[in-house]
Amino acid sequence: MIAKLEMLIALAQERHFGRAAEALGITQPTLSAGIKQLEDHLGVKLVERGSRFGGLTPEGQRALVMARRIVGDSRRLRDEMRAKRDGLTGKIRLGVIPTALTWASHLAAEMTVKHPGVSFQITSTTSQNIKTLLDNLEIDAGLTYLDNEPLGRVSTVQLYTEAYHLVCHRDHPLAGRDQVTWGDLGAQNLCLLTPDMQNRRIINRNFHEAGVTPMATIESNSTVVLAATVARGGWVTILPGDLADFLVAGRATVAVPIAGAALSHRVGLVTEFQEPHTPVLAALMQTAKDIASRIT
Amino acid sequence: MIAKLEMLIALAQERHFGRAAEALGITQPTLSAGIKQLEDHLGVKLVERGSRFGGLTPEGQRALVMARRIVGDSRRLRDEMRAKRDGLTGKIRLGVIPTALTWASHLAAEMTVKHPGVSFQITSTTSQNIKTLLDNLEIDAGLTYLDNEPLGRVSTVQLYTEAYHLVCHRDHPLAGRDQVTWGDLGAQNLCLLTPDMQNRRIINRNFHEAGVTPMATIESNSTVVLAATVARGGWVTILPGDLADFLVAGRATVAVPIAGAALSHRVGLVTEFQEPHTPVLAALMQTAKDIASRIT
DNA sequence: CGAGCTTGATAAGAATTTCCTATCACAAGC
DNA sequence: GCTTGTGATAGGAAATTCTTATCAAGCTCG
Repeated sequence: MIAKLEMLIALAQERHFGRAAEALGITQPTLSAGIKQLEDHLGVKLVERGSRFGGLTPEGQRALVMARRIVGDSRRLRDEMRAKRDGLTGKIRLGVIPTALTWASHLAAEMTVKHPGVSFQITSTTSQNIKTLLDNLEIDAGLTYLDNEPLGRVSTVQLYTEAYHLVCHRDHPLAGRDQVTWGDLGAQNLCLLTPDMQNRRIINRNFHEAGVTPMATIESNSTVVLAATVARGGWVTILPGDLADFLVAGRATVAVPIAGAALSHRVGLVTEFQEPHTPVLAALMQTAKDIASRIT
Repeated sequence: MIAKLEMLIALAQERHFGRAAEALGITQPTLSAGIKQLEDHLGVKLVERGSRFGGLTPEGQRALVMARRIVGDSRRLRDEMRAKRDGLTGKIRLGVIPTALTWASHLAAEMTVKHPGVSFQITSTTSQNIKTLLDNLEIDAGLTYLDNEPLGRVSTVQLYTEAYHLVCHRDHPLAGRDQVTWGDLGAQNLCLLTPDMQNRRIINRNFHEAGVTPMATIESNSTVVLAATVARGGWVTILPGDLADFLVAGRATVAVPIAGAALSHRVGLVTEFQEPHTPVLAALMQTAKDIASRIT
């Protein structure tokens, strides 16, 4: 029966029978039959269909919530038993916002040193998507913003607070400054993350508070594009301090702190709320706490 | 897979492969195979066996806790869906301590009047057993003592507090008194519940506090035996007020309040803690709250 | 010790369920 | 009106589940 619940979850996620089936590695008729069996078993219609997927019924919505819980618990059961047998092993799937990628690397490295059996799969994605992926059990934990956007029932461990830096070519007029203000950047030719990224929305808000309308002429969802563009010259970008340092190193670029970023943008580890956590996740959260306490 | 988890729960409950299989309505080889499959799936040994059931391994203990949760959730899912379709219907299985049976009747009657689709199965049992039955999902709710003995993770609704009365034949020397003390009862020929009942333990504690050693010459786990014995004359018993009134009515017996029962013995409805409750259980708890607020 | 029980594992075959391929039916778009 | 996209249906192969029958190991008690 758990398999049927997984089908419901996949279908709700993909909103398409064929794609949901593919995601599960089964064929579309199997998924159709599975959903129908689930409906028969529960005695209610879960999915609205009229020659195509028409969304979940109210009962389906509610069933989805409970299905996620049941499937999540049964996966946790398996993971926890495996951990008891093998010690801490297994792959942790981590969803990470682009500006926290260096921290993800840091966290993963420290974790694998401490627990050699653990491996990581780190996916760069948006903060909004992290919530979806957590809900659908497609990642085990996320590294994302803890404020601004609601996260639902989760456990969190704060890691650090983003401190923004201007990153520009070393020949740029602002390159020699000790620090710059948001106002200073209004006139610059900017290269920023796309607006679906929360980082970009935070930057926009900072500009707005400074009464400045920025012009972003190159946008990307990858910080590599930002760094490469800045290194080439003609554009400047804005990145959190440590990521700026990392991307600047060995290039003709410099990072200058930006003064007065009053808005909060705490970043930390996020996992689905549960009591107790699986051993691997508990260890991951402990490692994150260790790192956090070390840097403060 | 959920079926396998149910097997584990039944096996832990019965501590015997054959009986557990019978309880589930399957054969013993099926259960043996099911447990083995579960062990293979989880990759750990769950049950200690050497030609007979040897208890759960530590992993098995832990798996049992999670299995209960998963199975409970999946049952709740089905119940809740059925409730959405049929309104509030279905059988509520209620475990009740003997001295609260009249209240169980009261609660059930009021509930079925309000929700005609709901039916009840009321089992008289001990307060300790109620906890076990709740854990094993064999009852949906209990009516039992809220204090004294730990109940674990449950939701509770207090209904009333037991006020003890002496019940004796109308010719008995104490029959004419306005009230009696625990000390007065030390010399009486008592007929009480068996010591596995928490009610009896509460009564014992009251006697102990009064510095009296009672002599219970007839013991039973049924209040009907107590009432019948008292009606015949020669014995007296001790019962909560409303139950005393009920059993006294129409007989040659009277009930006399006992003064100074300082120990707490709150009685109320108990269900496994969960958020949110199923519609039927939520309605049951609401009905209990209504009754409780009406009598205070 | 050894016969008789109890208890759980194992074997083999029947019954059921699951899952795939192929195809159909319906609606939307062009 | 044809094409495309989408989900349901049919039929049959494969996998699984479940049952009966039997076995092996360990108690119990004379």
